[in-house]
Amino acid sequence: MNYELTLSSFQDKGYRITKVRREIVRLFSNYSTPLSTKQVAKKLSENSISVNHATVYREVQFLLKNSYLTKVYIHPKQISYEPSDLRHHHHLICEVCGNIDNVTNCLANELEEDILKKKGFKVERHILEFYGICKKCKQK
Amino acid sequence: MNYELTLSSFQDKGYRITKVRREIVRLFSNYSTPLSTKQVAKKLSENSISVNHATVYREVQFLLKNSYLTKVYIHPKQISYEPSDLRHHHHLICEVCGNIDNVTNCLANELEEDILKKKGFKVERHILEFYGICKKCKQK
DNA sequence: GTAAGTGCAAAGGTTTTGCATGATC
DNA sequence: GATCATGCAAAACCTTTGCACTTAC
Repeated sequence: MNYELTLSSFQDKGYRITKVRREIVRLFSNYSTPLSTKQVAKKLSENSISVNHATVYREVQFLLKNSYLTKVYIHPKQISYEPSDLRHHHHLICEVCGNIDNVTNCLANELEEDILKKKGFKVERHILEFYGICKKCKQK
Repeated sequence: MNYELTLSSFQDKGYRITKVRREIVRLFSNYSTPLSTKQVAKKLSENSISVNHATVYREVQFLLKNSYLTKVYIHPKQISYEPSDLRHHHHLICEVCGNIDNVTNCLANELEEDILKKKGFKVERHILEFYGICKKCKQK
């Protein structure tokens, strides 16, 4: 029920707790994999909550602005989102079954220091995603 | 004129050398930064070569299928392409001026071995892109 | 009652496709 | 002349916005 805290913090800022907002925050708080707006709408409808696509879009924008969500670029032409407070991590995307797993190791930091020294480019964020075949699919 | 070799290889496979194909291959062979189909069309029109957008799209699909181009995900909602035969590298994308530079160091390999051992996930490719502020913009 | 939130419909933008025409070999 | 390639138009798909209605506070 931790997501209720999130909702309260929005309320403190003058925003409202609506059914749609609660359900979307709850959905992401039970994070298992990044979701697109389309997937969010689908998941909600599976729980008999019908939400307009534009509403999901606006809610996600709201959650981005309030730093609750972060954008993830996994699929071309489709933006996904996941909770911001997750530990820095990257994704293992299986190109056979589409399943997404996480990796928490990241070696990019040392590379970023190197880039600053050599090129004077200050890295502020990076995208690192791995595509391949997961264990299950490999065994088939 | 090395791109003529590429064109010949297509010809050997039964495809044709047309003005559009030649110009697009030439454009990418003078690679400096990844290009979207829209950018390709624009660059060509600047050289007084008017090409329909659908044609550029189909040509890029053709070049992808023939392994001459590779997809690059740099901007959300817009796919870019670059020659496949470039040495493995990643991009430094300046979020102020939009300029794109390359980095050839990549530490992902050891991470990938680790992932295989620990998770049984076989990584086949990865995306690694850095976003930040370039030297020039930082000095302003 | 006021302002935030929602649904509906439609606009915007990029990617794709169908079909008839044109060009290469 | 056979078939690959192109242009045009339009479909498809996701993202985004305008507007009127609804709901939370």
